[in-house]
Amino acid sequence: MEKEGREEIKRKFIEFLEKKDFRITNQRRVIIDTVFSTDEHFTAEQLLEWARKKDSSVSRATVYRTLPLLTESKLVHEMDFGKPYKFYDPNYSDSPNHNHLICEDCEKIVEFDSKKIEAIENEIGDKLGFTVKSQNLQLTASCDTLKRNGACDKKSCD
Amino acid sequence: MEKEGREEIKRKFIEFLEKKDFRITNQRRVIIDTVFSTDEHFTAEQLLEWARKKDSSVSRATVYRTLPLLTESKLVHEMDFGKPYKFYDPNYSDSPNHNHLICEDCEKIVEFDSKKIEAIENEIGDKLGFTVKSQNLQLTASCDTLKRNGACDKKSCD
DNA sequence: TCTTTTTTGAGACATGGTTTCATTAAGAAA
DNA sequence: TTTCTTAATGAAACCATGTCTCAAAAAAGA
Repeated sequence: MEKEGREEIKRKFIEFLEKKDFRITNQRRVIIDTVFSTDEHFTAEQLLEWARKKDSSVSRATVYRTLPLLTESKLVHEMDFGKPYKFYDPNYSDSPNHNHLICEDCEKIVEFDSKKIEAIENEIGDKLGFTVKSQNLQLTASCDTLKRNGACDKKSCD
Repeated sequence: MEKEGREEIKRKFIEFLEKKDFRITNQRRVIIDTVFSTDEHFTAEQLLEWARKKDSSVSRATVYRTLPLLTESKLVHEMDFGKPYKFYDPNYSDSPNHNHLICEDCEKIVEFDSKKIEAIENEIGDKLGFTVKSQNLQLTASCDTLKRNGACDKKSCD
């Protein structure tokens, strides 16, 4: 998939703010510029530090207030790896895959999607009396060299 | 699978401590008794509260020091649901089901099995060129519907 | 411009967890 | 049983991430 231009993504977020009648402030602009000028995953504290280099007036509170807007807009993805802080992925809009397969032999990590599994998850949730909001699936696997010749690179497996 | 007796599990943990030349103290005994006298998933703070009811001298530090021993011994499983605190499962040794649904409203945790999902996971593994060895699926959900019917109080969905 | 309302920064506060250190108590040895 | 050594302990300070409050600043509209 073609990578979306950064200006395009920023524009989308501005639109998101406008749609919600939120104001386009200088601080928010600095934070957006910072978020979408990196390809790396980052933490809230890192973002604060980077944003402050551009504009020292940006406060911790504003960063922590803006991050939920970014995740709500689906342009940034929040990730939890069991550490006491979260990671954010600014490239989320091109990869909506939440599922990971980790090979215990070669440590390769493959992301994948499965509409079928999602459907079953919703069924199970309903049966138990809940509405499923999000999911996190990790498979531990072993690579089979014979199979690997025909290994699938597609990110959607259905 | 037959559920292992609680005394048996406690004995295993004592053995684990002995093997590591750790002392069997009163506080550790109280904590073990508490952990293995519940079927529920619990947090560190809950465990502290429960243990203190049995012996008010048990300190937060000792609880937090004992939990890593319990998880290292594989008799208790640590789980991370993206909340700022962790959950612990005292029934880990007899339940091979690693699928959990956690309600973000009442924090109830439900374990479940799904042969269908397992089958799809294996299919996907094959397609990607791997053999799936184990899996870990976590659903975050909401019990809003139950609440609307007055069936679910905060902190307890039952 | 003036007015209204959102957003802001600073810092207090909350929470989950870790570390320090003087004291206590296991467990081994005598 | 008493003594000795050393691990384990409780209390409280501490830390890190994150949230909340509130007066002041700044956007957007009239």
